Amino acid sequence: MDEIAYITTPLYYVNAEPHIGHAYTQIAADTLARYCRQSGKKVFFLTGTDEHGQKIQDAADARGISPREHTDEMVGKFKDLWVKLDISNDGFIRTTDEEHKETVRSLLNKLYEKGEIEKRSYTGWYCVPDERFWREKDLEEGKCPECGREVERIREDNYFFLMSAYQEKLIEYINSNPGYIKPDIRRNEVLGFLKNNRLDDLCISRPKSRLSWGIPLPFDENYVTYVWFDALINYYSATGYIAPPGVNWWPATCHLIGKDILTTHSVYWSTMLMGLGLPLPRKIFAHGWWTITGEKMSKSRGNVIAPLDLVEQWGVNAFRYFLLRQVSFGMDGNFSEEQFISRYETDLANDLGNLLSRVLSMISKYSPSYDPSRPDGFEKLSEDISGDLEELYGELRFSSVLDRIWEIVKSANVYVERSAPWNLAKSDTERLSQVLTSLYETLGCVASLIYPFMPGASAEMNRQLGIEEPGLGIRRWGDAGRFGNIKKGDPLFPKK
RNA sequence: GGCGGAGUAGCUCAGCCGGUCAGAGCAGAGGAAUCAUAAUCCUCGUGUCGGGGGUUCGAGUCCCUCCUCCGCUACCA
Repeated sequence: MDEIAYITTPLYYVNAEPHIGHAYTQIAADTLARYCRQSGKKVFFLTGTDEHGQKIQDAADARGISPREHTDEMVGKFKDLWVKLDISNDGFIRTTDEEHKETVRSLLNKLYEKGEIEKRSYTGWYCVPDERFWREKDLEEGKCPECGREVERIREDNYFFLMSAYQEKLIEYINSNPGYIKPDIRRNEVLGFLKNNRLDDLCISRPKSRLSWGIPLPFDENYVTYVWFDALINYYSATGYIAPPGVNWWPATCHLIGKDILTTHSVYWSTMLMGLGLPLPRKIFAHGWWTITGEKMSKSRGNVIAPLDLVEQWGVNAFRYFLLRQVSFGMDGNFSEEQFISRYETDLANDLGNLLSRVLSMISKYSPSYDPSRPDGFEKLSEDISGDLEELYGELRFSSVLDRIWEIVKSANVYVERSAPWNLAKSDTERLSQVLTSLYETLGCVASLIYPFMPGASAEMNRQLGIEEPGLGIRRWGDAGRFGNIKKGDPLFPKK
């Protein structure tokens, strides 16, 4: 087991409001980070914002404010949302950070000096009003596909990262590291792409005259870096000034990304690191997208899910639970209110919430003794899964983890029926104590098991169980329990 | 076009290297219990595991082919 875990999310581009896709990546990364902390690793969990580029400059211009003012405002929105989603990131990087910019410039210099970057002239179809190049095949009847106006054939000098040189090396790397790109379907996509196409060199600059909102190239101040180059480097630069010192955080343990930016990470970023002579991250995991009631989420359809609406209605715990339980992580998922409600009522309110409620109520009603000295064999259920969890979390199989946890919850409900404490209360107080202690201990354990997914619900369970110092780790039988502190509260997941 | 996925009970889906794999949850029907958020527990599925062919003692599970749906095909965050 690695002693450290460096987990990243993509840097979100701050030209639009955060939506469910952003929230999804965050929650998955957060759950992984919390589990890693729980299992005793040193964790650095990083997220942040990508703030350079044409669209930001345009957005700021349109509002008549500076890019900096614009991004400051947007960054606030993202940070607020992360707080509301219980995201426990250890750092927040902005590509406009001075330290980041310095790292980018120094790495660019290094590549330039190594001969990995070359100036070339690029000829292409340029749409003057939109200020951007189009590829020949993207043109629609010879005109700009975005605005339909005439494009011009113009020549522009730019700097290129000589990515093509790494094609074979990258194929070989991916082949010999089966865990590098996950899930396998994404790995296949990348390999298929690399094997069937010739990798080109990567244009990494824009003339300042055309785009000023960027990091100037250290070897040619007339240019700024093109966004991806700048943004990707965040993963590395953060280890130098945001991460806790005294630990070698690079290479990252896991880059969590959406499938839309798979190529950028698996091809551009990997080859950039090869060019720099830096180790590649251990894993790049690309998750799927959410559709809404079967349709792709889009503004024009008016079906964009605003995370905060759901959080306000159902609570952040249920929201986090649903996203990670509903689909196997990596695949696309469908979001429908019906399914959300079904998960909420069945899994959360009926199975888990009611279990807590009935057990605490029986303990206060029947006044058994707390007696962990005679486990009922039931404790094994919770102990047996810890090995599985390590493996399942390692593969980011969040829904399977929850399945395993709910096996315990469900069997606890069965155990209640089988042992019928309401009868034992009249006939066999020793057995009653044994049964209710088992259930109590199981709940304590479940509280710790759900912590990575639902930190708030976990804390509330512990509060009601009267476990005052639950500790970070996964709870063991008889760790800190006793009935005296129990404070039965409102339903954990109230039905609506 | 090329490459790669998916097609399993009404719904959502698990099924790794071929032999209790024909499953789970939800929905539906009946019953038990009463501690609990009318929450729980038990019982009930005649599904050609998309069609066809093949390999094998034996195939959702491997090979071929066909049908349907989907993804990727970069240098636009």
